[in-house]
Amino acid sequence: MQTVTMADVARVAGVSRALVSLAYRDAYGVSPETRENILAVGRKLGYRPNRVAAQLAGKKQLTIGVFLQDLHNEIFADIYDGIREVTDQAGKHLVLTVGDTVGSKDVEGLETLLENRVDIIIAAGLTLPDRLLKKYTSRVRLVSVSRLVTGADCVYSDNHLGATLATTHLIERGHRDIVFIANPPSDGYLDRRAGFEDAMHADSLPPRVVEGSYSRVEVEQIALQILKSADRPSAIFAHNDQAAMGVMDAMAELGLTPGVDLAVVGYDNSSLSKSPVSGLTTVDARGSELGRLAADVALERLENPDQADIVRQTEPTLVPRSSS
Amino acid sequence: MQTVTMADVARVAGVSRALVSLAYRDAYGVSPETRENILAVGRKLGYRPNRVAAQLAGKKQLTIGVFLQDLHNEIFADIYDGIREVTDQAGKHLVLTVGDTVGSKDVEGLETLLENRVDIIIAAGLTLPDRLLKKYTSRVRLVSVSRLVTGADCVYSDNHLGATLATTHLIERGHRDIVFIANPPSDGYLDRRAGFEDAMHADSLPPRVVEGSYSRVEVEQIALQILKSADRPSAIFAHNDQAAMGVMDAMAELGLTPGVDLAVVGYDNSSLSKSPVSGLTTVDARGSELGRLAADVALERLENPDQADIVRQTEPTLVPRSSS
DNA sequence: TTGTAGGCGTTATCAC
DNA sequence: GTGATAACGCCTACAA
Repeated sequence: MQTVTMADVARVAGVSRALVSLAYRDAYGVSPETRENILAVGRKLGYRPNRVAAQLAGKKQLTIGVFLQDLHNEIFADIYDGIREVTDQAGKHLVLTVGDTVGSKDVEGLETLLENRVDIIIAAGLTLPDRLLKKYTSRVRLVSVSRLVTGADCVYSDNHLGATLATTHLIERGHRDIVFIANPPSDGYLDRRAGFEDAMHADSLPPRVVEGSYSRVEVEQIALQILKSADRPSAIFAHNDQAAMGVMDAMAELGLTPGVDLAVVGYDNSSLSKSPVSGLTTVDARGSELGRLAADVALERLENPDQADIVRQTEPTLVPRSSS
Repeated sequence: MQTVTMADVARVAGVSRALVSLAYRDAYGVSPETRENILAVGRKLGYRPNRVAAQLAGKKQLTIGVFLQDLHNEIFADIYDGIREVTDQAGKHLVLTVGDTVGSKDVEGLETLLENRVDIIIAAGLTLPDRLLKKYTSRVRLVSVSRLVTGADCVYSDNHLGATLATTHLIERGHRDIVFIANPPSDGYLDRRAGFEDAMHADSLPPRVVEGSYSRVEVEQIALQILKSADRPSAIFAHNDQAAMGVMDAMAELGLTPGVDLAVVGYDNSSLSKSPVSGLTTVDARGSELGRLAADVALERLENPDQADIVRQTEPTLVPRSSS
C-alpha cells in the first residue's frame, strides 16, 4: 500500500529521477531504449505518476475545472459529453464539481475548483448573481456555458430565438391563450421569457407568465393549479424539459391528453422529450455541441490568455412532436 | 492573477507560516485574536488555500474519490446526492470521475482517481471484469456500489429479490409469456436475470431472456423486433428504467398502450418511471440511500482500515403503476 | 502560544 | 543524452 515514487523507479532503473520524469511524459532528451527500460521498471514496481505533485511542481496549464449545475438534468450530461470529447483528445485533465437542483451550491463548486488550482473553469448553468460572479471572473479564466456573462468567455444557445420559435409555433397552431412557466428569475436567464413575451406581443396577444422552478415535482404542483383554475390556457410553454414534464405529470393526473386537451412545449430536447412516450415538442439547444464549443474556447483561451472575450452562440431549432 | 500564498499572509500578518496554516484549519495552538487577525489578512489579500499543496504535504485522509458510471442515467445522480449528503457533513473532499454509457471507461476513471491519490474510492456501477478489478482492490480501498465484489466493501440492493418481486407481480397479473431484456452480461450484474429466471421456474414458466444494452435507443430497436415478431410476449421486464423506456418508445411507435396491449416493468424508480406520464411499474433500488450507505462505509473504512470487508445490502420494493 | 527546519513527489533549469 | 539542484506551497514535528 506504500506508494512507489519516481525515486524508486530511478533507483531500480539506475538512472536519475529527472530522466524518469521525462520518460513518463515522453519528452525530448531520453533515448528510446532507456525510455522503454524505465517504463518497464515502473510497470514492474507498480509505479503510478502522482498528479498532485506534478500539478504543484509544474507550471504547465493542463487541468480544466468543470462545474455542472445539476446531475438530475440530462442537459448537463450532454454538455459534459461534449466537453470531454475535446479535452480527452487534447490530453487535458478535468476536475469536476457539481451543484444541485436549487442552484445553491455555485459558490461552493467554484471555490473548490479554485482551491484545486485549475487553469481555467468551464461552468455550465451558473445561477449565482452577476455581482458575486464578478469576484470570480477577476481571479480566474471562466468559460460560461448557457449563461451570458460580461467579462468572461461565453458559449450559449440563443434562448430568445428558441423561445420565439416555440411561441410562434403555438400561435400558428391557433393558440391564443398561452402560459409560460418561467425559471426562477436570476441574472443571465431571462431570454426565454423575453422571447416568449416578444413573440406574443408581436401578435398582440397577452403573455401570461408564471414563475416555476427547476424541480419537476414543484412544477407539477404549479401546473395543477393552473390547469384546475377557471381560465385554463390552451397551451403551456415551459422553460425547460424537466418543467414541461412536470406539466405532463399534472395533466396525467387530471386525465388530460397532451396535444389534445392542452398543448405543451418544453426546452432542451433532452431524452425526456425525445421519447415517443412523452412526445414532447421542444427546442433543441444541442447540449453536446455547447460542450464541445466550450472546451474549444477553453483551449483557445489557454493558448492565448489576453485576447478579448470570446462569445459563441448557437442557434436552437424547434422539434415539433405530438404534444402540440 | 499571481497567486497569494501562505507566506504572503504570514508576512503581512506578522506571523510565521505555520501559524497561518494552523489558523486556517482552526487547529489547536493559536489564540482566537491572532486567528481572527490572520483570517482577516487572508481575506484582504484574497488568499485561498492550495489544496494541491495541502494534499501533497499532509498525511491526513480527507479526500474520497467517486466514480459514476453514466451521467445519463439518473440513478447515479441519486447515488451522488446520497454520497454528498454525508461527505459534506464529514468535511471530506470529493474527487469525481465519470465513465460512459457503454462502460468502456472504468479503467480510465479509476486510474485518474489513483493518480490523484485519493484515500478511498467509492465506485458506482463498475462494469469491468472481476479479473481487472482485482488489480485495483489490492492497491486502494474500494467501496463498490451496486456491484458485488469480493475483496472490497460493497453496498448494493438485493437485485435477485427485486427481480423476483417484479416477475411475481407480472405472473400474479396473469402473464405467462414474459420476456426479460437483460443488461449486457458482465461480472457482478447477473442477479436480476437470475431473479427473473428463478421466479419463472418457480411457477413452471419458461423464462425468455433477450440481451439488451444500457442505451435507451438500442433497447428501443431490440424491443421493436420483439414486438413485431410472431410470438409477441404479453409482458416485458427490463433490466432498468432506461431500457424499459426504450420498450415504451417502441410501443409508442407501434401504437401500443402500456398496461393494456403489453405490460412493462422497469428497475430503479428513477424520475423516468416516477412520472405519471410514463406510469412505469418499477423496482425501487433507492439510489440516494445506497449513496449514503456507501459514504458511511467509506468513512468507517478510513477510520478502521484493517477490519473485514463491509457488506451492506438494501431491500428493494416494488412500485406498481399503470404500465402493468 | 509561536517560530524553525525538513519533507511530500514532481517539474524545471542548469551544467556535464 | 543525462544528472544534480532548486523550486512548488503546504504540513508536521520539534524547539523556543
